[in-house]
Amino acid sequence: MEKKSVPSLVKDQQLINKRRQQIIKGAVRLFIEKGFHRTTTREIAKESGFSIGTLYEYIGTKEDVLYLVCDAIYDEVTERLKKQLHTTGSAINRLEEAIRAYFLVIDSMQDEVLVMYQETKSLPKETLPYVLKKETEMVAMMEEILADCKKEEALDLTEKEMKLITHNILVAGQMWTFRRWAIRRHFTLEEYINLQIKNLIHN
Amino acid sequence: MEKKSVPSLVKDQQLINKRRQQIIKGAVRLFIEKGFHRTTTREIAKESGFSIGTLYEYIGTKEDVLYLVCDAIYDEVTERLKKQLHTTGSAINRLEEAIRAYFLVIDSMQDEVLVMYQETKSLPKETLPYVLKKETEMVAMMEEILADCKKEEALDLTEKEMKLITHNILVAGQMWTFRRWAIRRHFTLEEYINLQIKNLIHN
Amino acid sequence: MEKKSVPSLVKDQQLINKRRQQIIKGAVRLFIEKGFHRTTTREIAKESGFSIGTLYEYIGTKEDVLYLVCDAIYDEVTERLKKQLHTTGSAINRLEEAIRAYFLVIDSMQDEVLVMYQETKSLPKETLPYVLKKETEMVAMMEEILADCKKEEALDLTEKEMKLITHNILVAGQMWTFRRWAIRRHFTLEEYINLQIKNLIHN
Amino acid sequence: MEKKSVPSLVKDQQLINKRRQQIIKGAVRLFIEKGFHRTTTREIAKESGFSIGTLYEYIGTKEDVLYLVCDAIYDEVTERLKKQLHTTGSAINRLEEAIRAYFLVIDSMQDEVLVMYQETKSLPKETLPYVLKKETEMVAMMEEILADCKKEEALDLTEKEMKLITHNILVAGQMWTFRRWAIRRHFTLEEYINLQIKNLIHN
DNA sequence: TATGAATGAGAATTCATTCAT
DNA sequence: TATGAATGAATTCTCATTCAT
Repeated sequence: MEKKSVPSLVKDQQLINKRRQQIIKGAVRLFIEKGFHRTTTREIAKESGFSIGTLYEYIGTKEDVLYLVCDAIYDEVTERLKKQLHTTGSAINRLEEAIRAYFLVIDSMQDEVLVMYQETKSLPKETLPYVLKKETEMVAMMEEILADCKKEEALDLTEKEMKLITHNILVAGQMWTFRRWAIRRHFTLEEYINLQIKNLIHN
Repeated sequence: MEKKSVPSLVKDQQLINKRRQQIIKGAVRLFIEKGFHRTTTREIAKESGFSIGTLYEYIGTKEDVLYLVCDAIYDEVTERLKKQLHTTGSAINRLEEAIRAYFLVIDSMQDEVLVMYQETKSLPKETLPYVLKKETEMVAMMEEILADCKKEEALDLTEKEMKLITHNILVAGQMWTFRRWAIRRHFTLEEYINLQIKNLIHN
Repeated sequence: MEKKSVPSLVKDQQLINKRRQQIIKGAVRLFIEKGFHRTTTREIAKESGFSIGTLYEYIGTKEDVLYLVCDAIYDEVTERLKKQLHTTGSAINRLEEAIRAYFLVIDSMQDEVLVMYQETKSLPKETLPYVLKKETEMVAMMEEILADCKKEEALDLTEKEMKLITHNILVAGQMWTFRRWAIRRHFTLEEYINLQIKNLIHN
Repeated sequence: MEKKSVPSLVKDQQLINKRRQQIIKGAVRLFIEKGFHRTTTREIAKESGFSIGTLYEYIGTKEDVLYLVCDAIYDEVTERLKKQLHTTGSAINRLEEAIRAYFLVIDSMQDEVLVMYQETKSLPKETLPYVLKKETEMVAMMEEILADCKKEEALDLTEKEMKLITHNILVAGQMWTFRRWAIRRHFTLEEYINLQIKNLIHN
């Protein structure tokens, strides 16, 4: 049970997937522009390229759209990140590259990531765990590499420190989106990445 | 131009202040519980202890309530923090105590702080600058102490590093609220504070 | 029972008169600008120079204000007209002068007259007769002069024709206000008066 | 640019027309009874035979209803009048018949016409010109026949006199509605028509 | 499956009126 | 008498959701 199942009146699973891709794409654009609450289902349907009736063939409630969106963004971030992860080299190098890759992915999807973080609180209660689980998976991914660093004695950290640094890494990535109004006045992405890496692990 | 003025039909400024305190108190409770968009003006009025008509004697729009709330929370955080700041002792000690004080304040107002960060995006466009300005002031407060550390040669940081660390400090505080679902499984507040201080500046 | 009595909580009749003059003056300005329905009692109070509470010391309902206004305007029109009426000379000359005087009075109070005619329908049911009575009095005034013309054999009219012409005269005056958007493109007041007199009685 | 377009969420133009007819019919009845301002949108919806939500599928604002109503009434008056206009015979005969026809149409639609004249001032600013234009067209229709009378030397009038008489004719028609409280005590419709015709043009 | 018209509960806001001071 | 804060019914308008075609 990886995903929460969103109800659909349609049988053809392929069609469902296709339509939901359309929905997600349309909705993300709108949520970025005006937020979840200020976006109407009519707008979502229109932006997705079909009628309001059709929209409701593929979702049960408006909140389902939000879940689909958050879920999809998480998937994409994780997916892209995984593709960038090195599997060879020293752990410390792999960590650095992982952080860099993560920040780059975040930057390339900044609007989406921002939406995801800002609207998480509006998710239907039952779906929240599914989304948090994805976060937890990302935490685990990073933590694993950190653990390798420890094993290779590149870093000397307690378990707790490892946990904390992992969260700090993830938050540092998110910061790049939700504090951009302040941060980008002072740093380019490259500068930001390099300085954060230095601060996070090289000290 | 410290504050955005919120329109009121009532003349007695003392009464305005008193009623707005009631509004803020009631609204915060509701926003914590269900968020800004899911809270109705009628609920705010009721929770504040008066009728819907009276509510609108003290605000112009529902969004004004959000501004009042965010503004008040920022004020209180800053206010409380200022009271805790030491003015004597080595800069590095003052920094550490400032961070600790900041985290403690955040913790004692976690729900309020969470609301503030989550709903900022719903603020009326014209008021956003007023709220961001407060953030900027907090950044400045921290930065000043960091600058002292540099002057006293307790920390060897470039300007950019100082900027970044300042933001990291503030975000680390906020993290304690918006990632509590993950963090508190692993750390007590004390542990969290100590580890973050260590990571942020002692390395 | 010349006037409908409007309820007041105040005893001093002199004060009542004074305050009501203020109310009428303020309200007329507002009704001209935005109409009765779009004017609030608060605005009326403010424009009259006192508080909403005080306003309600001198009227019972918002509609009372409309009655006071319509009544006052009628009074003024009649009053001014009466002052201009000649009592000597041939009836036909007196008629012509009466019409001229009437049109001039209307022109000098065009906004007020327009308000009166446009808002009459919003008058409280019980007061409508009082206002219509004033109209009827004006009709009577004109009719009397017309009757004199007949007696002096300057005009050869049946009773019905006399009635009709009287109404036509009054309406021709009102027309100058409610059709000004069309009429004033083509006529100056003088032209209008002269042509209407010619059409109304010299044929 | 014959008509101001009123926004609708519905696509089927036929349906829009049908529903708007329902709206107009329902609204006219209510406006006659209680005026525009005292009629609520819910009442309009109910009287039209559908829900408040459906009403707003076919209009944007309450004021749009007023525009639809005024526009429709004007259309019907003009339409009916045109059907009655003779195209043969002497100009003076055609004029007389036009006036008669106009008065008869007005009489048969007296409530509607009254509403139209009384509520015109509440029309949204942008739509006023559209409605006045219709008035102007009616003026033009009458003026043309009067011009024919002049050409045929049945009437000896200056340009200005023609203009004025045209307006007098139209106003005499409206009078029949807005002064009915006074006029009908004295005249039957037939009497009124005949006397006005005599006064307006046979002198 | 797709469509889009219909629905109506619910939301924000207004404003005439009251009443304690 | 004068004030103005308090009230809450009433109003316009929105929008998620349904359902007949």
